[in-house]
Amino acid sequence: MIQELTESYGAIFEKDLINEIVQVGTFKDVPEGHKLIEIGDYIKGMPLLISGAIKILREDNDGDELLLYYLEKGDTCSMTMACCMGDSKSEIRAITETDSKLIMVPIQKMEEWTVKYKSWRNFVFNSYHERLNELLTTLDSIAFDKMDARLINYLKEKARINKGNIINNTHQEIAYELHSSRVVISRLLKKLEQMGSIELHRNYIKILDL
Amino acid sequence: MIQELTESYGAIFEKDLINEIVQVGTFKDVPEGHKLIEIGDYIKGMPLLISGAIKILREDNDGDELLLYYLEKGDTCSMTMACCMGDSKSEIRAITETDSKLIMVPIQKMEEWTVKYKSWRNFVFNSYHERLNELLTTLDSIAFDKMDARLINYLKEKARINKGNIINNTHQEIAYELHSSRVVISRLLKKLEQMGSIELHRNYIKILDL
DNA sequence: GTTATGCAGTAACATTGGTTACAAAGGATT
DNA sequence: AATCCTTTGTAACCAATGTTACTGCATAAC
Repeated sequence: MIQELTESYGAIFEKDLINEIVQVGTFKDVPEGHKLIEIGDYIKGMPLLISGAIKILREDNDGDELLLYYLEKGDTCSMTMACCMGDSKSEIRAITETDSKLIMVPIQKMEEWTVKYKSWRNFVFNSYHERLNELLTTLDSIAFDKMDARLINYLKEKARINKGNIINNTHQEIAYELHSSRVVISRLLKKLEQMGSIELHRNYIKILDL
Repeated sequence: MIQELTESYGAIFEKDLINEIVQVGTFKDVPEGHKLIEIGDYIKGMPLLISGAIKILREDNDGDELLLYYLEKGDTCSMTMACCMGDSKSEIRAITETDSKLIMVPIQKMEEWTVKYKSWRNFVFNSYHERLNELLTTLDSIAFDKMDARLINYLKEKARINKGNIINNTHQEIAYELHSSRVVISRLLKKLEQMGSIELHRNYIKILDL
């Protein structure tokens, strides 16, 4: 565990802190598509992501979903921190987008380390900062962009996260994450194909030039 | 200054912390409609709101606005904190919605107090937590609600913030904050009036029963 | 009083996105 | 091959929202 930690967090955490994390943290290897957090869950630990990616989703009262953003190596879930400190329920759902490795840290340590380690303070505040900005970007996209622009962003981001130019999703799945309908997504994808930006196949999409 | 601070923050801050704030903070009395923060500003201080209300706005590349949420007594601006720590530019605009009293605290103190005072740590984390949740609520509204529901929410919130049942805005102003168009807002307001929920007048709206 | 300006009401129309319905194609199963 | 299920393509239609254009009205400015 210590080498994974050092590799991902060695540059930002002091050696003493790394050692403490190794002491109390538990390493987890999570396959793709696994649900880490459900809406309404009480949260007992804070995840430090070593590798892979986690998608964070929001759901409304009717069960309609919306993708908020992805977490990657070196990230943690600010929402989780917020929940831990406030002792409240999770407002979001977290699902592994790819196979992921992460370390769970018990929340009791959070405040202790905030006092003890400057690097931890920086890390926590930076996380909040980044997550706030990601949320703002998502909000911009929903408030100001039309569906075609949102779809292009979605495809780009998905390709980046999955480190390749193939997106293994059905049109229906994409529609869920953008909170739209399958027919609308098919329509727009077809238009992108006709423009030469992508190639459509059954169960996957190949990105050519977005 | 000390009595205003004690009144608004006495319940959550230790006496020592209150004293420190009095030492280094500067009291400001800001009239309605004053711009406190512009997008792109570097931020030198952190505001603690004593009374009044501040609206936080987002803007896209075309200059289109969107109201994110309001800050009230006892609140602070998490975005500001995030910017201070990260030494980055403001992503948002802040304008007083009503006459407001606030105390500006130099950012250098932020980290110092985070180590020194448990109550300050709690305050900072709570602020982040609340602001994240407000952002999520705003996002829900944009993603999942139709314009009529958003308008009703807007009117309710505005009436609450202004502590009354009169809303002193033109249809055009409302349209800006909801990122819609004047004609659409007029149309929906007229419908609400016909339902007996509100009364329309030139330059103001009276809330009857929403 | 007359004029100018800004605000609100309304109609007609365009566009976007969502819905329903059905056909066609690809895979898997038998 | 025959059947079944899932995915995708497409047409026709509808509802919500945005746009343009014009009107009347209230108030401020002259």
